[in-house]
Amino acid sequence: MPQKIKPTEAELEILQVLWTYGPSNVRFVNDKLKSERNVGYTTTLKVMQIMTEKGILERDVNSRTHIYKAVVEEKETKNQLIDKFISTLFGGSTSGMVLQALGNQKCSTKELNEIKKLIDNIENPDQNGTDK
Amino acid sequence: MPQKIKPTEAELEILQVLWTYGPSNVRFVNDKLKSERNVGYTTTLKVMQIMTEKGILERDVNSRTHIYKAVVEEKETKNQLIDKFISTLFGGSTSGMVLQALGNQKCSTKELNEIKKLIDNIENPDQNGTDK
DNA sequence: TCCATTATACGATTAATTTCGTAGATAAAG
DNA sequence: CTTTATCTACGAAATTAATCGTATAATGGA
Repeated sequence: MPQKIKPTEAELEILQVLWTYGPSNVRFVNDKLKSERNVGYTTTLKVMQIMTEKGILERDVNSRTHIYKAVVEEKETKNQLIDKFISTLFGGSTSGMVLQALGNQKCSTKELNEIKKLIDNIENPDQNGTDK
Repeated sequence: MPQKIKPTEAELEILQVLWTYGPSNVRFVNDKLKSERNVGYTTTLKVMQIMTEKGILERDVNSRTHIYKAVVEEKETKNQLIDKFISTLFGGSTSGMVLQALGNQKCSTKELNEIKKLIDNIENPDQNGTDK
């Protein structure tokens, strides 16, 4: 675990954009955010500047329009957030959380099968069930 | 969905205690919190008072020592928090989140089997594996 | 009864987050 | 060359969270 990451709500939104679309400038990120909710340009700018100070983002300053990219890894960050979520709400029991999430029934049969397949792979790692 | 609940960190900790042990006074809750981290009595009191104002808790004022209880349901609240979590971090894909959580492999075989069983029950609801 | 203990009430402080206005620099358009 | 648009920088207000000190009231022993 390189770092301990605790992005705020606004920061997470920005990370999502950068993870999805790759390195971007403020205008682009702000446009994406605005498709979800109303937020001013300088607001997004400010948050991204703060994230850069914190080391969550890096930016390329060579052109007038700075290009920002996420320093933190998507998968790792989400894992960290999941872990925290599970430990706060489910006493650290992953299965407890999964049971409750699935009990909410928003998964298609196809998704459920994916999950079952993954479980089988975890249980029999040797059986080269690496996909398919 | 009766309410839109968005407890803070501190509030969530208190809810956990009340969900686990039932209606309690401030002293009891504070003692439980203190087993996890350092927090002053009046801090806990204050938060619980605020939660009462917000309608998250109710209190019985008849005795000098007020008894607080959670108004919000544990299961419902956690479902709401999971939903938000999934929509924020996984674009609303429950299976996406579950796959990542399980990929983190902290589940015992027994837990994994529980999950599989649940999935089977969801897929074949008629086959009376259902009692809760 | 009187004192130590234990409650609640309430205000104030600190810190973090979110928000945006304004200024000044640079580029682009005409 | 102006004018207009678009950037970044900077500061500061508004909000929310979390923390705790102090005041005051009730309780229960010695």
